[in-house]
Amino acid sequence: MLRQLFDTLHAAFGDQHWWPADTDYEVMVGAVLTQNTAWRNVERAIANLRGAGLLEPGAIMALPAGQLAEQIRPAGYFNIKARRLQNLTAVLLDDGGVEAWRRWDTDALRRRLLQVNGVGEETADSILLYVFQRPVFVVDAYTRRIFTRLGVLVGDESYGAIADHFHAGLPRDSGLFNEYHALIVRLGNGICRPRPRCGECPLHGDCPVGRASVVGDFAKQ
DNA sequence: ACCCAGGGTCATA
DNA sequence: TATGACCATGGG
Repeated sequence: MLRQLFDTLHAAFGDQHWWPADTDYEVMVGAVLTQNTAWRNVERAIANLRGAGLLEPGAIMALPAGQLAEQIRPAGYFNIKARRLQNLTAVLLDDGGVEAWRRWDTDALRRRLLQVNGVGEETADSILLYVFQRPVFVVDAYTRRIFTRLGVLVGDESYGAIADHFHAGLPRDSGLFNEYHALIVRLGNGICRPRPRCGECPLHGDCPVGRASVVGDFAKQ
């Protein structure tokens, strides 16, 4: 089932080439900025940072939080996210940078990331998968919503329970997890609203379209 | 004028 | 442990 949906999505949408960023540090910055935020707005914030020469750890730490907040304003929650970026970057530099983290084992690094105020499970796992190529499945709101509407999940499972479901049902392959999460986001970006209006969403539980074909039908469009 | 977005923290019970 | 409030911009 999990593999079959992946194959359908991949055949329809192709490689997503995630994470969309030029450097490892830019992935981390994007992972924080995209928290509950449309990627379009994150792109603007990152463009500001790039223009100001702020896409590297030292520069982020050297800037007062208030000025950093102004640069990332388009991404929303800018005061909180400015602090979160500095919290994460401070720990990164304290541990010796990306190349030092690359040598950490996955569980230790995950715990370390979760110690950072502003880094929760999804943000930590996004960094583990897309910076360090660790085989952890990233669970986001789309994942929960789509698989609940497909009848695979009930909807109230914990983050870890959902992640474990994917870990158990798929080969533990970081390349597969990378592509799968990207495809889920691609699918979710199209259709899967929290409160779809009747008939609007092919994955909605009340949709007259049969469940077995909904994903395939949608993926063809 | 709503609803929504690639979450997370904190106060409260 | 489990809810709810809060954070905030920009597009549909």
